[in-house]
Amino acid sequence: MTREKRTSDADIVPAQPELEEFIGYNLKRAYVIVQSDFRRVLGEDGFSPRAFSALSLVVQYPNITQTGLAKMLGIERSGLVAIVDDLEQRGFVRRTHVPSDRRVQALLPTKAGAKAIADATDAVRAHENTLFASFTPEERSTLMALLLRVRELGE
Amino acid sequence: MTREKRTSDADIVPAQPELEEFIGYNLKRAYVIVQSDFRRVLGEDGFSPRAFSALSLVVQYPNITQTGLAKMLGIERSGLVAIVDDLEQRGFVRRTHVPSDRRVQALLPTKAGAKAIADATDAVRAHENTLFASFTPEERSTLMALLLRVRELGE
DNA sequence: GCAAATTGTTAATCTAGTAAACAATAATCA
DNA sequence: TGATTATTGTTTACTAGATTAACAATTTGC
Repeated sequence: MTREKRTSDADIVPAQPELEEFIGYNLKRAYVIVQSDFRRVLGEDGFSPRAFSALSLVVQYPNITQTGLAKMLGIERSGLVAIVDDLEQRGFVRRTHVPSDRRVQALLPTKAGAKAIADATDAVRAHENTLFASFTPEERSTLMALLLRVRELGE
Repeated sequence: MTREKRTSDADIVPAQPELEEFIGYNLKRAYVIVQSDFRRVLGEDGFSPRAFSALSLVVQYPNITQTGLAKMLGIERSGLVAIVDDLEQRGFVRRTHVPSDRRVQALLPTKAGAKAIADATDAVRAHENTLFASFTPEERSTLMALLLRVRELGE
């Protein structure tokens, strides 16, 4: 962050930049950067991060229920409805009734959905490889490991 | 994530859980956990993360302009107006005209604002110390350093 | 002095998410 | 069995956080 113009003599670098020392603040700023690059690369009627995550899990766990998917994504199941609606309208997933329990809607990827997520996954991998080009493999895996540790704090 | 009930035989652990391998996804999940703990601790008419960040910077950089603050926070200056409105209504900051440029509104913390952010900063520090109690000091500083590296990718 | 840029602001809009209620269905258990 | 309780997907209403485009007032750069 460069200092372009000093508006007054009170504009002085503080002894301890407290805000910058908080993990939460830096997590948010880091997340915004990665997410905006994701959108830039996948943008233009591509997948939003949450649609990508949802479809990815449906392909990985065919016949997952909406409640199960919501739990995996860490969101409310009411919030998942719109996501699945969108994926279904785009022909990427199908809601199917399961005979053993007529309440649930099991989710199945279509051929088109499997293809779309495979392509998008390649694109996301490329986006992360490019974005994190200045990171060594060790730095990346250290970051991943620490983020997983943070995620465990929420269980 | 425990597996409670298997709804069908197709519900099998996949060979490669692709979604989990993306930094962006794990960043987001980690951010949600830290942020929700922040709100839990600061909650009840306390500071939202963004109000906390804004006031913290106003105290650190008195006489900062709204445009300058928006840049530091990485948001649009139109979005900052509501944040500053709220802080001003709560008596934590004052907008002051600067004679040398009658367009700008320099921001100054009030006594109450300085006190409120000092108390809140203590609370946030306690929240992070408690939440990250299972992290060693080295792990915390490694995480911070890597998050700063990620932030640099956005410049 | 005039054109271009900057500042704070409003208004409209968007995304992502929550909470509460509901009907249909399933599970529990006396 | 039958009554109660719980679960599933869904709708509705709402909130937070953010963006873009426009605008008047003002300053800056020729």
